[in-house]
Amino acid sequence: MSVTEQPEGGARRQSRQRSAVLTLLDELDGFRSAQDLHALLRERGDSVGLATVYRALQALVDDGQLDVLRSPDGEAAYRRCSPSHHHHLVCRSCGRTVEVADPPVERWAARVAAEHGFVDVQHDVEVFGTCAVCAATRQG
Amino acid sequence: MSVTEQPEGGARRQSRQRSAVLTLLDELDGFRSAQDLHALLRERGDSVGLATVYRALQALVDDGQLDVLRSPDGEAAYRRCSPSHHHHLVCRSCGRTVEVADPPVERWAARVAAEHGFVDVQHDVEVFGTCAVCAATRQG
DNA sequence: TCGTATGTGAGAATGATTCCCATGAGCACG
DNA sequence: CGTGCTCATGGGAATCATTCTCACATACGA
Repeated sequence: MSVTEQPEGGARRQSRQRSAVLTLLDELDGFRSAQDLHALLRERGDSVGLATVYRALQALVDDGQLDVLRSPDGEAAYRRCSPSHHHHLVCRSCGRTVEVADPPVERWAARVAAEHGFVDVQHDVEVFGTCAVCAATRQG
Repeated sequence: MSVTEQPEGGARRQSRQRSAVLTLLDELDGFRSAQDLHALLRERGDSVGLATVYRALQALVDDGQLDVLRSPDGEAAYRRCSPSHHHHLVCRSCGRTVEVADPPVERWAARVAAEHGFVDVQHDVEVFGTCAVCAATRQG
């Protein structure tokens, strides 16, 4: 269980590597694994160490600038996201993602939690599927 | 948890190890990692190989007899559960879990997926919070 | 410009999970 | 009740993502 701490006061120092990671994420669409991002950075010439990529990603997540998603096989995937609360619709074939927000789900989560006496509630909702494009491609 | 299909037809062979895993899970309450379960089996004398524990767990998950939950640090945790589709309300303090089922969420997931042209949809929903007992304790 | 705390990188370490493969044991059949 | 064909087992190696280590580089305030 992760208690989200906020080191705050953290005078986060700026660096070429860190902005490279953020820039790359700005240009990409779906969720990408740390390994993927590292490879992409290498390809484009922004050589960055793997450990640094992991560190940068964690820092960005702590700062609330990224969403993390754990794929069924346990790999973590990251994505630049809008700051408001939302969930994801992820294509399991091409990785394309759509942000979806829907008050009813929020209410549902709050309600079931309340019914069982739970407080200080958070929820994780991810919907996986095959997007129209991939479904069509696969057909033929 | 996620909605998965049940391949069925599986002429699953019965074995001491497999029933030991299932029996153990029947006696336990919360979610346990494969490593934990393996250690527990060793302690009680039901010696079972680690690889076998993993295989048994996967088989049981495929058969819909277990729920899998991935903790934030990537470790998978398993739990005996009712066979019908449902989600979990997990106490982030004591780990107590409550199974919750609610058709509206299922419909919501199906609807948003359909709206975006996604097919072959699954969803993961976990609600985390602090249960009444832990909340009361913490007050002190 | 300087000092120093912080970030970086390469590779080693960690830890969960899976693979390999020779051996063991269900189960259908006679 | 034996026989055989498979699938299951186990243990150790292999894999893979992630984290750690530590010497070195560098951002940034004074």
